[in-house]
Amino acid sequence: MNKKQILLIDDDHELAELLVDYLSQQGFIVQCCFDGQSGLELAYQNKFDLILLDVMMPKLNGFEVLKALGSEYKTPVLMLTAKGDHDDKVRGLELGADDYLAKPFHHQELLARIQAILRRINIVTQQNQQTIHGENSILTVNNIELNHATREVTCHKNPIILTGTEYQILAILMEYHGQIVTKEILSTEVLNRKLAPFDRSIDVHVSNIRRKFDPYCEIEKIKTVRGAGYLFLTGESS
Amino acid sequence: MNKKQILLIDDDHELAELLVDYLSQQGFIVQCCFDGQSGLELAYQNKFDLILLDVMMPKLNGFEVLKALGSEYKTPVLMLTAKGDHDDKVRGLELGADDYLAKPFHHQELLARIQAILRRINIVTQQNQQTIHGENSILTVNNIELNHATREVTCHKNPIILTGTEYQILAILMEYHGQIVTKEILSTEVLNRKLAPFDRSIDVHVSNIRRKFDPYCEIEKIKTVRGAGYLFLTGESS
DNA sequence: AAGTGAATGTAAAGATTGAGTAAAGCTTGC
DNA sequence: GCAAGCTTTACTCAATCTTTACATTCACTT
Repeated sequence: MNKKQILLIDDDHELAELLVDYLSQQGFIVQCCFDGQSGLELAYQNKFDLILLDVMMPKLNGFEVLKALGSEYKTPVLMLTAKGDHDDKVRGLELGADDYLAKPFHHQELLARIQAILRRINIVTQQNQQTIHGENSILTVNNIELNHATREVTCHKNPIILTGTEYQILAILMEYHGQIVTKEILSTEVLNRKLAPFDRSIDVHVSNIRRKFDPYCEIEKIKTVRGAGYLFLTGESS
Repeated sequence: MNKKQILLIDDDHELAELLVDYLSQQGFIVQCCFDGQSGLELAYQNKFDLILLDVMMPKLNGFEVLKALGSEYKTPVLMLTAKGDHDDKVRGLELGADDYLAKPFHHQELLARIQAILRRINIVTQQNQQTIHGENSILTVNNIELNHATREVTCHKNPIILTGTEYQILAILMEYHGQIVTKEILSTEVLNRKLAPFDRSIDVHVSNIRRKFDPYCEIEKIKTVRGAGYLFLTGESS
């Protein structure tokens, strides 16, 4: 899978630099600009997968950018703002933002939100494709094959028996192969609860998945990214 | 394909207006009303393909509307709510809602959910039409033969006597052979009601079907996929 | 290098849940 | 009323999920 491209629009040069570093390191391609006017121009290029948009900016502020992009604009937008103002949040969402994060935020939180949005969008487009192309129930990545219709799993053609939870976790990791998926997302999506401080369930499930695959593959398919989450390897020499 | 009709029940006029605009633009016919009482009346007209139902409302709130519609009511319902309350979600789903979305939500997300629900029911109804209008009234999968014209069933040529409900369940499983069929679908299609939390009818029917086939086949034809549903095996060496 | 603390791996115990099924209860058509 | 069939109840068991406990690894610090 290709790297996702992010457009960062924020007049705070210092923060921007930090974010570019961090997100690049997390596998994104980041382009940034420092005011709404040029942000808008870049946004119209339609080449980004996600836009991080600061509210307080010279020339055009974040809301104005959002409004200018209009409701037809497809690329998801995550608003950043200095205030934790609830009204601002509602206003942003009504104008078509996909999520909202108040400064100062933790970079992991940002990462989680970005992934949540990309994930959501992915689902939407997949659904559309499914609608158009009919049944597309088989997902294959790196010699592992999932059949959603039967919930069967094979590794190098060998059948593997997974539990429901294991299957769901693997499915998400494979859907986002090449991207880090946080435990928060796995917990919310699969276990239907927020990740609590000492909740080790996800770790245990991942451990069990790995053990079941172990006899059939030489190299690990699921990589741990300490402090960030898990990552299903694409299998190509990156 | 005809435009789908959506009934929106929400007392927030501003939001309602936005949604009507957006959904109309997306090709739906949207009718809206602003309280539970009138919503209920409109819902009884049975002309809608989907109902969007707000929880917090004057006169009758969303839960009360759901309860009033009852588990026999067929039109799918998507609940909207101000709170992201998990308990609310569970409660709504238990009362027969088909999905749940917390405000504020992004319009794309709403669209995705709506399409997901419509697609789900579409698959089912298409399948039924096949059953009814299908040219060849004999369906054979994995040595089990159904004759839709006479409703006779044989297993390895041995006649089996099934009740009406058993026959319908088996017919659906066989039509979908090689695919998991959820209990929700079986319940809606065969028993004409939404699956309630402790409803074991489907399980019992499946158990009875299996018992009747048991003397005539070595291996199970109907596989249980825990937490997901039942699966009629194709019979080929997978 | 060695030490430290936090994050992760994982076996095993404990708790929970889903499903199978016998049997009782209920409905419906005759 | 009765028989056939559907639903509910109740109990069981096994699958599976969570928690616990300890081992290990990793990123830093000293």
